[in-house]
Amino acid sequence: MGQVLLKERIRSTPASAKLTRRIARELPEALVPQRVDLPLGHILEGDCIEAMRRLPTASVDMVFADPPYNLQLGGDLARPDGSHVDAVTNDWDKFDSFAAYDAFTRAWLTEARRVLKPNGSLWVIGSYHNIFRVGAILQDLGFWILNDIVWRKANPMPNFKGTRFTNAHETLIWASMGEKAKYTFNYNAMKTLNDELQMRSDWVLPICNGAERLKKGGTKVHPTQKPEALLYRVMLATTNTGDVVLDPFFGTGTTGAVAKRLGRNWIGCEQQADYREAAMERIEMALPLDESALKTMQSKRAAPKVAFGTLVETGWIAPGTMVQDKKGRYRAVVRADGSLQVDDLNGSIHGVGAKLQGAPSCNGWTFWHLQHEGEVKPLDAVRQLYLLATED
Amino acid sequence: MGQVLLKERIRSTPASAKLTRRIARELPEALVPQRVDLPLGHILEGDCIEAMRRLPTASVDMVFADPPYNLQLGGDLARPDGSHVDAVTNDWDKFDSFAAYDAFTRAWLTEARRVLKPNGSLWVIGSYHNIFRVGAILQDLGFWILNDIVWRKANPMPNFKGTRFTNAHETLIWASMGEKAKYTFNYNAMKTLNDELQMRSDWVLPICNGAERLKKGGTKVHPTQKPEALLYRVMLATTNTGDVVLDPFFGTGTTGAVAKRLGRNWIGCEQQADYREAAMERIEMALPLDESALKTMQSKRAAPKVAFGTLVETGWIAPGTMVQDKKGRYRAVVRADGSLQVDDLNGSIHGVGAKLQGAPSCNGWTFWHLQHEGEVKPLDAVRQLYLLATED
DNA sequence: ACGGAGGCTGAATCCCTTC
DNA sequence: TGAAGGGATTCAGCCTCCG
Repeated sequence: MGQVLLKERIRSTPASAKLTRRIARELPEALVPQRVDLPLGHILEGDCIEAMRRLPTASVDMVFADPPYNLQLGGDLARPDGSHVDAVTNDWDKFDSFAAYDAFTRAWLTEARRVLKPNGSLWVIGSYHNIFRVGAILQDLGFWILNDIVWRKANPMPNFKGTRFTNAHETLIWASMGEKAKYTFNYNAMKTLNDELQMRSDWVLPICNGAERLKKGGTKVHPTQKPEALLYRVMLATTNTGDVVLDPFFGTGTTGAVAKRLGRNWIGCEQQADYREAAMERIEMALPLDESALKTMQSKRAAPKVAFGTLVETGWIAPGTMVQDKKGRYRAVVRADGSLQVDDLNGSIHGVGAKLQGAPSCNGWTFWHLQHEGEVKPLDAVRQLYLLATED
Repeated sequence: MGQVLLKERIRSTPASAKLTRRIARELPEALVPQRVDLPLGHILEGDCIEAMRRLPTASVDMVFADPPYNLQLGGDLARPDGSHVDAVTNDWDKFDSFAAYDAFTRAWLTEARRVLKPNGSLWVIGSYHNIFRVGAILQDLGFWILNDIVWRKANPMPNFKGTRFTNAHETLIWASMGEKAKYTFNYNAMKTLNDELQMRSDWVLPICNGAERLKKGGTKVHPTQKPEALLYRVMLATTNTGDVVLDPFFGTGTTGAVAKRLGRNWIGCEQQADYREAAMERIEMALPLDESALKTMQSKRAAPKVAFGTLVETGWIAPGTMVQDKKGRYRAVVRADGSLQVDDLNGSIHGVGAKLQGAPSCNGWTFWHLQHEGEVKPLDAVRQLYLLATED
């Protein structure tokens, strides 16, 4: 039912229909296994380093790896409403030291490198806890970084205590086997996916929740399940149909599910039996690609919102500038952080506007005005100019 | 002058009087060694590692560093001992150049760490060429990463050959001196700057061009001049007015220009004379903001505290008043000493709230509510009224 | 059936001062 | 120096429930 509703909601565009047709045309070849001695469509049990050792050298086209992040979390964390945050406390994410994590990283990357074809490529995802170590080590091993990609989360968890910036992204590294190595990059597919503009190194995608999130008895099966849209883009961009994709940290099989849907072959490694079971079941259920899924991964929720503060930072409105309402009844000074000050009252353009009028809310963009060359213009006019000047 | 203002802002209470005495006792030591021998507003010539060695230990509040991005751009990289690293293409030499870059990075980060105060913080900006090495090394040196920040460029250079994703971002690392170290974060200023939403780890800002870009004879003075908006956000977020900001790779002085505007002190290091000249000229032109514009939204943690008992003592809330949580599940009576009573349970507004909910902690100010003229208002609303009425 | 209110949750290195 | 305790702190999306 979810499928039907989704389909109905999504409109067919020429671009996505074209892409769907092309993928469908190419699918049949993909089904013919290329190498009889590869465990295609299987999840290898046990430690991924040991498991990869059983695979032949230079046999896979892409490795996608979502290794433990080594989060090093402290005590419990509660939301402002008192509820408990369900943290990643699994043993598989615990390491004694940076040195131990580095040794582990070097070991699995070394095997991944051996197993990759000369023209294959590597993807790794991580956060600031681990990604710098992973990046440095893979460079040391001879991989050549092609891009670092930022997954900007449309709906990240907030910073509940107000102690840092909201950790709103994760980083992926895409690397070839060496400086001179060839690699696959489907430039036009990416351009199509991005409304005929070059695909950039920052991708806005929602986190994995709702129906896509695997659950058992109401609780999530895996604490860090990745969204399929992320893997879609990765595979569509840097593999061809029929390619072999290896995921050494298979988890609940997002890589396998997307590979199946896109006509790629897959191999997984996973230690935990419950993850393996959930993954196999899920992959069996996975449907071939339809247009709705494609549309989902095109999600462009990065509305070009501009905060008033950005205009202050970028010099479009200087701190110290006087602003007023249209009739000049109220006047306020813009401060360095984009707040407004009127006597003892201060706050955002919206909050101060509301308080002065005694209203529950106020649109500061249209309420406050600037005097400019004899004219009185709403702040919104400045925002429009800024957007025009900085549009992609 | 800052001193006087500070004094005026602080109200005299027994607690603050005690604090004032303690500060007065500690001031002489604090003032003497640190400020007078710092070359504030100067650009130190020569190699930044040598230059930093001339600065006293634990003397600056922030280091902002925009180090050379890397190797493959050419032979302008020097080893820590000053010897020159040749541009190379062979595999073994590649390792050699990564090692040289690492040694250079370790050397300047070590000096930066020595010069930073225990509660200071470090910012480094880089791209995928160097940032993974920098990040791993600063972790090894004991810095504690607080956030990685993505500067998402609103108007990046396209990838002309269509061989990779458009490289549309750069990465900044923000780190404290250690896991337990304190640091400055102006949470409310950032939240205000971002239209009342928490500031996220992905910042959308335009690249530096137009009038801001320094040019001489029609060509840009520096190849990688950073936009002032970027430094503006960095400094507003993680320093206070009067702080000392050190930039070991000063270039054409974006850090200095923004520091001057925002009322921060600055020190730069720069090898090239033409950059130094352009920077000094530029900084002289920069206009400092006046004091009213410099004010930013204060955190509530720094606000004057009001004990609940004070509201009872002063008659704002009468002993015997019934309070309740928002939904009326819990009810309690206010006693004459400012404690709450529910059956056998009594204690502070926070403690009773926590115990009733079985929670580890509770903010009584927002948990407990009063019925007043048909409306249900949190105790915090009364506190706000009290503060307004008793303000200087 | 539809809309709004309210609940739940997500790779998180998540307080600070005083005694 | 560790324990105690005051009190500061959240955004988007999807779900269920109810009118």
